[in-house]
Amino acid sequence: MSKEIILDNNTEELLRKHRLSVTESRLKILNLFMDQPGALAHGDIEKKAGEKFDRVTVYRTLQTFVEKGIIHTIPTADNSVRYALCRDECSEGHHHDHHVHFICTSCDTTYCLDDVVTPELKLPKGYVAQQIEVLAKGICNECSGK
Amino acid sequence: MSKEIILDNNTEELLRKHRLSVTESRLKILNLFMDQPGALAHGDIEKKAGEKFDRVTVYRTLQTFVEKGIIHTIPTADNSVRYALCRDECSEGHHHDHHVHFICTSCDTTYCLDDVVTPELKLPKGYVAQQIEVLAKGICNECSGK
DNA sequence: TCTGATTTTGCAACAATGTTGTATTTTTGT
DNA sequence: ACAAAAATACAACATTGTTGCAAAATCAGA
Ligand SMILES: [Mn+2]
Ligand SMILES: [Mn+2]
Ligand SMILES: [Zn+2]
Ligand SMILES: [Zn+2]
Repeated sequence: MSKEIILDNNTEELLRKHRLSVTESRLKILNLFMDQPGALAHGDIEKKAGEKFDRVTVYRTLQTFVEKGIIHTIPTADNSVRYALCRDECSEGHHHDHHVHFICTSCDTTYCLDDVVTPELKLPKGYVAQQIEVLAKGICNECSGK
Repeated sequence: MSKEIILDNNTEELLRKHRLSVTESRLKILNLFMDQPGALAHGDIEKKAGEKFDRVTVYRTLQTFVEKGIIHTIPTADNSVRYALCRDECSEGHHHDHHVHFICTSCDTTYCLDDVVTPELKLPKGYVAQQIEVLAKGICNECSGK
């Protein structure tokens, strides 16, 4: 019980920090992200929280979190965006998630490899990169140990 | 007229090479890819060819082309898969498109930068990468010249 | 703590996107 | 030219995402 209160306090604090009103659905969805290491697809969230909340609320909550810099999107090859918590550097309208993402082909978990920075690229003449996304697919830490 | 026949022969040859029967829709869609440098989203193809063909046919044609190694998919941040022609190395079930993709934020064209190979990554202990996708966003060759 | 303004939610209706089964048409190899 | 095989169109459906608005919850100030 006390643990739950602490968790709620954490998420509540995070919401207030980003000047968002504290609501049940936001707390619930934010806790889903806190409670596990990987990323979540919209579908995952809808399954875990959607029984309690409307589908539209989930959409709007995720959209708000992205705009405020609380979570960021991870593009995947199968055309299903996944979401993961941002680190502290991100703020409203300014994301700074310059890290590599990893999708495990065995357990299907998506990881933010926060310590693996996106590499530099030598692009052809005339091309100027503003942002670079790197998505690695393979076997994750957990699965390779087995 | 003769030009059209030459184009058709090219695409026809490509289809036969991959042991696909030559049909009007496959020729048409393949020519769409041939006739322009960038990648195409499903929506683009449906607009350009869909007046003539059923939507389902477009889906199944693209799926077939991907399976046969004629085109490959490009994951994008906005959750809309784009497709582009593969180079010769790809074959049924085995894609070898180890190049960087570039999306222009100005003209929204998606390019395969065939000469920019995906960089190596130093991943944390336990993570083994099988495939790496790199997606760069910025200003393209055409747009930066203006 | 009460209250009015503001924000968020749930609902409904809708649009867009993708999937599946099947009869018909087209293509292919002989 | 023909029979077998493959592809297509159509319909029906499922999933996913969007929008407007009334009701409910939250917030800030008194
Ligand atoms: Mn991340
Ligand atoms: Mn490519
Ligand atoms: Zn794994
Ligand atoms: Zn451009």
